[in-house]
Amino acid sequence: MAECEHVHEGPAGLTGRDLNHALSQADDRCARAGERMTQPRRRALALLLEAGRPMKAYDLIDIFGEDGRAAKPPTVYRALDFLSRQGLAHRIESLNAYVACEMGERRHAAAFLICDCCGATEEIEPFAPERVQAAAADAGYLIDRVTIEAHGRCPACL
Amino acid sequence: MAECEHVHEGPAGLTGRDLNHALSQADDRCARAGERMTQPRRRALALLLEAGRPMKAYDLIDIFGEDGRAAKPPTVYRALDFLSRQGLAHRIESLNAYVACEMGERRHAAAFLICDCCGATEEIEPFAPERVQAAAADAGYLIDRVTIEAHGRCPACL
DNA sequence: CGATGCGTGTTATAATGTATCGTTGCTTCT
DNA sequence: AGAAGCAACGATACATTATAACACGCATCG
Ligand SMILES: [Zn+2]
Ligand SMILES: [Zn+2]
Ligand SMILES: [Zn+2]
Ligand SMILES: [Zn+2]
Repeated sequence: MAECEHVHEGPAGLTGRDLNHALSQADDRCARAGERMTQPRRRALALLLEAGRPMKAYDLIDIFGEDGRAAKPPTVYRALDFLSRQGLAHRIESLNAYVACEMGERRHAAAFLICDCCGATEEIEPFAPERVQAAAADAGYLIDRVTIEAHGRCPACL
Repeated sequence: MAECEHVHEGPAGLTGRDLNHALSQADDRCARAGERMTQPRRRALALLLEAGRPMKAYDLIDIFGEDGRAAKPPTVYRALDFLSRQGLAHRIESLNAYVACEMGERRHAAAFLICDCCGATEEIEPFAPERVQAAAADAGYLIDRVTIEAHGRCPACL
């Protein structure tokens, strides 16, 4: 997002039927987990799914209202925290951004490939989780959450 | 740093002779790299080495002046950026904090074990770098920087 | 000597994230 | 139905984290 000025139209996010389907699945998943998919939570997830790429909290805040009005920060931060807890979205620490989970069912650890040129990201399976545990065990640590974020260039940015 | 309220005296950082030695090594390393170890850069590194644990930028800002006066934010952020570029310190994204590099010579990729109870961190060798490259290659990405931060409990915090 | 590059100091401001409090709307119990 | 308990919400204010912009000093190089 800094170095080259290629502009690639990203793969874009979900729209129409696909979007509604994904939201319905999220509804189901919350219901099964005994959690409440409220209006602001659903709206935040919809925005992330539509975007199809990492979004900053304040980008969401600016476009949150269906009527074009901005939301108050706590509204969006609370929704994003909820979505992260449920595994419906992930926070990308190195970008201060959030992205809808692309890996379907179940809460899970995630890892990301991130293009520093165009901002595209790809969620991948965390590699070598057993090696993490081994390294932690060597040092006597008990690990419950691992952040893995690999920065570079996507295929389109060479 | 949130859940349990144990207070463990951390392993603490460097002092006296050890501190001066580490700073001299950093001086040498910059000289060899053709970079300038200026006063604010050296001061920032000294504070990180003394602390021996991750420090927030504004914690450094508050104690930056030898005379007890605070520094201006850009002074410290620039110094931290420099130290990160040289591999003399690392930024920990999930904490918004910085820590002196514990792995001696050469710029290198890093990984961290982080105790969410007491704030202790341990720099470890990044695990499975070949698997990162493989995963990236599968997706067509070319990676140049990987963030790995494992959160949990240190031995002292159970 | 300019001219260029790099680092600094300073001011101001931008971007990101939380604390708190009163209200609302369920669910559960009586 | 009514009351109590709880989770989420909306709003205000505030805290924390980070950068932009510009003037200056001081080296290096033609
Ligand atoms: Zn996911
Ligand atoms: Zn790209
Ligand atoms: Zn290191
Ligand atoms: Zn600990």
